[in-house]
Amino acid sequence: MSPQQTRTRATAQGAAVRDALRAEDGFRSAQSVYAVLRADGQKIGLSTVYRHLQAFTDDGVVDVIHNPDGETVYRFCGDTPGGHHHHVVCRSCGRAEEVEGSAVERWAEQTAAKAGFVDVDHTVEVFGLCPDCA
Amino acid sequence: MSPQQTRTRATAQGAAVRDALRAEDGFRSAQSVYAVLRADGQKIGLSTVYRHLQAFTDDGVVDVIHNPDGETVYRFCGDTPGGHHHHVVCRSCGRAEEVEGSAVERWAEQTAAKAGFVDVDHTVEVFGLCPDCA
DNA sequence: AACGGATTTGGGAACCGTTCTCATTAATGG
DNA sequence: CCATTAATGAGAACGGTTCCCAAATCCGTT
Repeated sequence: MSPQQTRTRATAQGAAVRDALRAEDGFRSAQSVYAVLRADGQKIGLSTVYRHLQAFTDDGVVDVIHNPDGETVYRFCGDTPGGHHHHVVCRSCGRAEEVEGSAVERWAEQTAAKAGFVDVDHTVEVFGLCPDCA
Repeated sequence: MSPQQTRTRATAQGAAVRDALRAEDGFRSAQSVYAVLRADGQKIGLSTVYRHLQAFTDDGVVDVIHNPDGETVYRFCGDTPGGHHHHVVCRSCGRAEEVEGSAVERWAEQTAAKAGFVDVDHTVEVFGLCPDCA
């Protein structure tokens, strides 16, 4: 199979974005990643952060979801490359844990098929308060 | 508990917004509702549309989701008041059908509990192409 | 019917996150 | 070391949503 090509080649900024995201175990907004990098003394532009975030998303290295407030948030998920999965996300600190969801996958498939829908995709995210934030 | 009170009293504009939404069987954006009303000759402001959409949402008469593009879209769901449910949404025309999801509810509950999360909420939406759009 | 207080309305400004533009800078390889 | 190409980042542009506030409307009371 033709491997999905990275849109940007490995650069210092790209690595910085990836590392910043990898350092967190939760979903972060682009702005927040940018803020962290700048606070860290890194020289990087907001556009670049968005660019790499997009590229990583295209590569499947980063997961994207929209939290209940509609914000776009990203998370490093390179550990389970390609593997489709879902999360339990803390709505307070953003921390997230991957969860197994094959049952949900099947349910989504069947449900959509029953309604006659094709080319199906789905969004399944569970939000709550993690033990620490509760 | 104190019942969630409607934020606005029944007004002509409120009714117009509700009717516009009820007339559609899919999720629509605030802007789109506004456009339809204006095209219909109605005198109404964008702010007012947003206001009523919010009020209806608070009252549970309208469902809100963020589609994969991050847009906020609303749907009239007064038919199943209070009843928590999910949808199969056409990503092309916005048409949506309610689906039964008690299995998913249980899965979400259990999954969150297993991770030690509390005050759990979840997002489950299935997107695809409806028979007509396929 | 007329008045007065409270509520709703809506136009426009403000806001915020994201995307776009493009001149500058850095990397590549010949 | 030069030339070509890709990446960068500052700021402008954009689109959706919220905020602000003066004008309009509604409602209970005389």
